[in-house]
Amino acid sequence: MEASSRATLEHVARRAQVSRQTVSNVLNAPHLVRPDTTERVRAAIEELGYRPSTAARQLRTGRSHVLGLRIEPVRDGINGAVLDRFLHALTERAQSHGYRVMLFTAPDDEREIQQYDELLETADLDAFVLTSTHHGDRRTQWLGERDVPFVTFGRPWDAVQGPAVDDHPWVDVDGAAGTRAAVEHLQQLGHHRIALIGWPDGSDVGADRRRGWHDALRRAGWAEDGLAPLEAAVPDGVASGEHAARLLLEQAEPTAFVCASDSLALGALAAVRGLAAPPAVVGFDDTPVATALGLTSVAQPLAEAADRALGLLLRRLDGGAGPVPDPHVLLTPHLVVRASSTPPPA
Amino acid sequence: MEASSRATLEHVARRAQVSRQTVSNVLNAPHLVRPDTTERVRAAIEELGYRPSTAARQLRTGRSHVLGLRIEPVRDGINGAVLDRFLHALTERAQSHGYRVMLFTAPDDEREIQQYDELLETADLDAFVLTSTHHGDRRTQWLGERDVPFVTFGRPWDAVQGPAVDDHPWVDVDGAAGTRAAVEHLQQLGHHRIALIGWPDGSDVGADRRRGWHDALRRAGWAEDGLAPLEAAVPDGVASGEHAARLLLEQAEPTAFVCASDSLALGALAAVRGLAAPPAVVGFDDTPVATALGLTSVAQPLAEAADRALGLLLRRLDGGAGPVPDPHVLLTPHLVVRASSTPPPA
DNA sequence: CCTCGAGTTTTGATCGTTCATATCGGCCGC
DNA sequence: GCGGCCGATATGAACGATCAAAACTCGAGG
Repeated sequence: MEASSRATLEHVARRAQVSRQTVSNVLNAPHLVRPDTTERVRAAIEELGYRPSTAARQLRTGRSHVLGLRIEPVRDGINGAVLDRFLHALTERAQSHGYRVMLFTAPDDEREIQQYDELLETADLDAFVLTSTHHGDRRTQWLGERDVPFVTFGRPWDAVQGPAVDDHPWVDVDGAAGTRAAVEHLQQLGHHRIALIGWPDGSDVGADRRRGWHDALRRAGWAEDGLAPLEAAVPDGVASGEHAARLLLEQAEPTAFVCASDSLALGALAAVRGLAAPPAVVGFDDTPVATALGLTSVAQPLAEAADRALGLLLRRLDGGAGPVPDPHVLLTPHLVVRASSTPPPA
Repeated sequence: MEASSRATLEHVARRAQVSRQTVSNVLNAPHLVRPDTTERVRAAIEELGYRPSTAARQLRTGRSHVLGLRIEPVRDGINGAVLDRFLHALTERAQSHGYRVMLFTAPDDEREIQQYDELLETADLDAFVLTSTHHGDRRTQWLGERDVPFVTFGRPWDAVQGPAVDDHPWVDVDGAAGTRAAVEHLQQLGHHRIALIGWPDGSDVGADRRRGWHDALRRAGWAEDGLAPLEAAVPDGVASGEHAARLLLEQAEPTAFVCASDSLALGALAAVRGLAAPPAVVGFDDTPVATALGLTSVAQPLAEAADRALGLLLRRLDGGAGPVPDPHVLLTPHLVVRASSTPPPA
């Protein structure tokens, strides 16, 4: 029943009494083949369990149907799960569209570019998915110059400069909308003094998340200088979050904390534990810790992000002729409310 | 300086005034080539920036230098980080040995086998790395029958049956040694009543981790029936961990908890918080939450596991002629001591 | 001087596909 | 009845590497 070695086009062709090319056409250009022939070929393919060799196809066409993704060294930890989920969704979606995801590592951007170069030359990767875009990112320019298809998960953060430099497809999650939703949720609960524990200047993502908090409070009538004492900017981490929370409590007596990450929120939780009227705490990224500890947190729609990112790539790769959708996708996160966002004391 | 299109063997050959085959030999069988020729060819390769095409090589040799790994849907969450770290280490090591890691997904084992089939036929993957081995695992048999190289991260858990059925290379972490170390650490602190929060029967990993606790206490002179009230078996999760801890506290007044996972440990931590003399808690897997919360936990040497797994594969793939090392590697985890393992009340 | 053989290099075929082009058979129009 | 065309299928070459075997080089040995 099963041939010992793999079936090839040639085998199928002989079985179906047609030529190689006709078999190939059945698979790649069915409209060129007469229905009854198609049927015969299909049957032969089925019987022989034929599967095309990607190596041969790639050699001829120059397309590998493989996407490259850099997997980063495990970061601080808590937030690592974000990329993990994105990766899974991406792999799944790609697979259902006939693409595979190939991993590589690089200690820094420069080395990552080296890997692009190597992967393109040796493995003919069709495209790349970049994560963790940042200020002054050289990778996008490199890929752009060489006309390599790619999407980034993350906006291009560089200030708009020159004529559409660095205009590439991207997908991102609207951080400001996330923190804004957090603030509004707290306001609805009756909170007024809502503090922010954010990251220091220099983080674009941090600035984005800060903006949502800032805007929501301004909209509620807070003056600029009333906001300052309600804000802390510290490096990511549980300990620094705890420290910041304590300081803010002394300084400004907030009744709630909005944090730029679950790590910081975790610290804040530790700081407020045991207080007579513990302030509410909201985190960001909805990591497993949040679930575990009942921390209200802003959840990124990672599966959708992966889906849209792939969509943008496929349009470029498989040349969808249809209406070109906006190549800049900004998704809105949603708040997952749990026990940590309590109403203020009456 | 740079050619517009990719350089091929032919180009290099012309530049170095030799034949294709000689260039190929310089790369794959240097001992066949005279030193001065080698030098000339090397220079040409350098100047043209030549990189061999993996597609062409694969077509001819049938080897892709790609390893397949199934990436699982995100589990409960907290413990997901374990595979994440393994994956990163594996990718890195593979890369440094000229291999790449390709991902795929599958909702269950049956579908995973289907993917093997497809990947082997279409993409000619060289080997697979399996994770989450379990009782009655059909995947290893399928691969074994077809003589496909693979390693598992996880022991074959099936009872030894028949003549060496299912004898394949594997790498695993000694869970019993981990819990044993946890118990001994607690004993050194002065604890005697050390409870276990484990998983229900049916989990091989769970049974393994239980064994370490059991052995250590038996060694310390506990009778079998004295052990029972000190043990709980509940599904993984923070809530069930908390519940189990409370029950055990009432039942047997332990002064310390050893847990089969960080999730359970997290629950235990919640249960003991606020007690006058809070029992010590030790988790398992040293996930980011443990770091964040100061939870003493058993850490798996994941980078080493990836390293050894790859080593076993490469021996099979690249046919190292050297001494065959034991194809069954059991690594010893180590305890990361943090604030949660306090001494018992005096 | 010729043969032999080890060491080195070259030549031709091949892996499994797709591209470009050729061929075949029938139908149309004049 | 014949050229032209179109739809369907077939043929040969090419992608870029490696394998198998031939061919060349050169010094040793008879």
